[in-house]
Amino acid sequence: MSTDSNSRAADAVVSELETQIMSGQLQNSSPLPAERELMERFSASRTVIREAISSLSNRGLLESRPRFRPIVRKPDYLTVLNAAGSIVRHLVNEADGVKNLYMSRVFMERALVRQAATSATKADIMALKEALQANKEAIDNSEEFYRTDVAFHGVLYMIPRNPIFPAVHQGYTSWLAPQWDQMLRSPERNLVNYRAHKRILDAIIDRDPEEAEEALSAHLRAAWEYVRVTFDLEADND
Amino acid sequence: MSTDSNSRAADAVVSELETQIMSGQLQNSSPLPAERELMERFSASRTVIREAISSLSNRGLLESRPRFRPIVRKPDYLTVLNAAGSIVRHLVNEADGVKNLYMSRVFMERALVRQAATSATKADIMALKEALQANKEAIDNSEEFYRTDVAFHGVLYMIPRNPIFPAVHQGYTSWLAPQWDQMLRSPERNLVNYRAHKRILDAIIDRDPEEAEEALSAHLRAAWEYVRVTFDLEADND
DNA sequence: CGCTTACTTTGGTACGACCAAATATTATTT
DNA sequence: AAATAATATTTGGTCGTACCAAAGTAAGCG
Repeated sequence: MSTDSNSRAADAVVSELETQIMSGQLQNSSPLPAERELMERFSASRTVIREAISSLSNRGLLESRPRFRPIVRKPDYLTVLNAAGSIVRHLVNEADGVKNLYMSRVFMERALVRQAATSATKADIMALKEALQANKEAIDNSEEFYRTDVAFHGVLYMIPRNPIFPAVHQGYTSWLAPQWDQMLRSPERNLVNYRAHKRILDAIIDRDPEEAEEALSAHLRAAWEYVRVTFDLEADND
Repeated sequence: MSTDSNSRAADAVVSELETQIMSGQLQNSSPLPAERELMERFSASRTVIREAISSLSNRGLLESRPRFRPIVRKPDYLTVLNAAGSIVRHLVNEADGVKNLYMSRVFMERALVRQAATSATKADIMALKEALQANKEAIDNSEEFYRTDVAFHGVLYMIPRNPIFPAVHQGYTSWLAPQWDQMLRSPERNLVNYRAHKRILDAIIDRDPEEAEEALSAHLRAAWEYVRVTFDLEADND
């Protein structure tokens, strides 16, 4: 590879591999060719190849465990959120980090339930009902309740049928999980949350956006209050 | 650095540097120490140091131009979106990529104007008025109009006072820019858009969320129709 | 004091070597 | 013949050295 002053040799390799991954020429889930072979193919030194691999890996186009062949990963919206995750995890530890993230989630979900109330299909509502039912049945099992709780909210993100949304949900879930995990859980809490979910669903079924938004709002606000107390944060004045 | 089977030596360097950046020990905007010095400090080979730098750079904690010392960048929400950008740019080129991204923006902004209508402060409304005014004055200058257009929408993202939102706006702007740039612009179009903006602001001033959302919705839907025709996409059936 | 010039530092790339873990191959056992 | 163990080979991770060209710095000059 030539020494081109203001670009690295690795860049060329990166963009070539990038293209091949996106075009499917390098099949998703299949291992990348050996470094020493890529050397020949690109007539570049191992240094350069390895740098390229590192770059692709950091951006989520390759999934590499030490000592294993990197696996080709054709990126989707989840990959994006994933790549962002490493930084977000830092940011939530900064002042107001959790709060900002959580409040953006509230904002998002308020819009989601409103949307659901006006345009959920029968199938959507069925999915919500099922999620709620599973939620109900897990009231005595906090571990399981958490899962079904997440799943219930997850259905809301699926209603607009935009693949970006479920990815965002996944983002919220994994980024806020560290906080959530430290929260004490109990069947009593679960019951409260279940009822909140039910109220939301009822409003959606009634095609009442205002009530749905209010229900969601109250639900998440209460949950936040819970977080706030647990972590002894200053009161929020929004 | 020891050879630890299932972790790379670079990882240790990365997380150490990461900590130092987040803690401010490595000052933001200042250059990273020379690679050869880091070698000593971490008693690692240059290979490892460079790999660490590459990793941090890819994730936005360092900003490195070839042949220059990497600059320390304490990440913020913009950094996150930026890191995600490289992948998003690929995704928008996939089937429905632009549409999904754009529709999520519409969704977002519908919620934003609604929020604005119910809780914008006097200062917020003032800011919107100023943005609208600038918008108006730029009707004959498509270049400038575009800027003020973005700025007007940008004010909406600032109203919730959550630093995540402006970052998202920045994301939408830069990711959708490639499409936007190819759009033909004209004073006539600009006038239409200005009026749409005015209608939105009026609704916000009137504290009418429904009307605000509808106005925004109509505005962006019309813009989408414009994009659709330009790029000859199939009609959307949402 | 500003500007050109020579010197030093530093990032980018290439090679070659070695290790240990992963993988493929062959031999051995049941 | 299938399962298993021993062996050979490949491959990723790390190190060290070397060289170049551009960036940064100091010296010298007008």
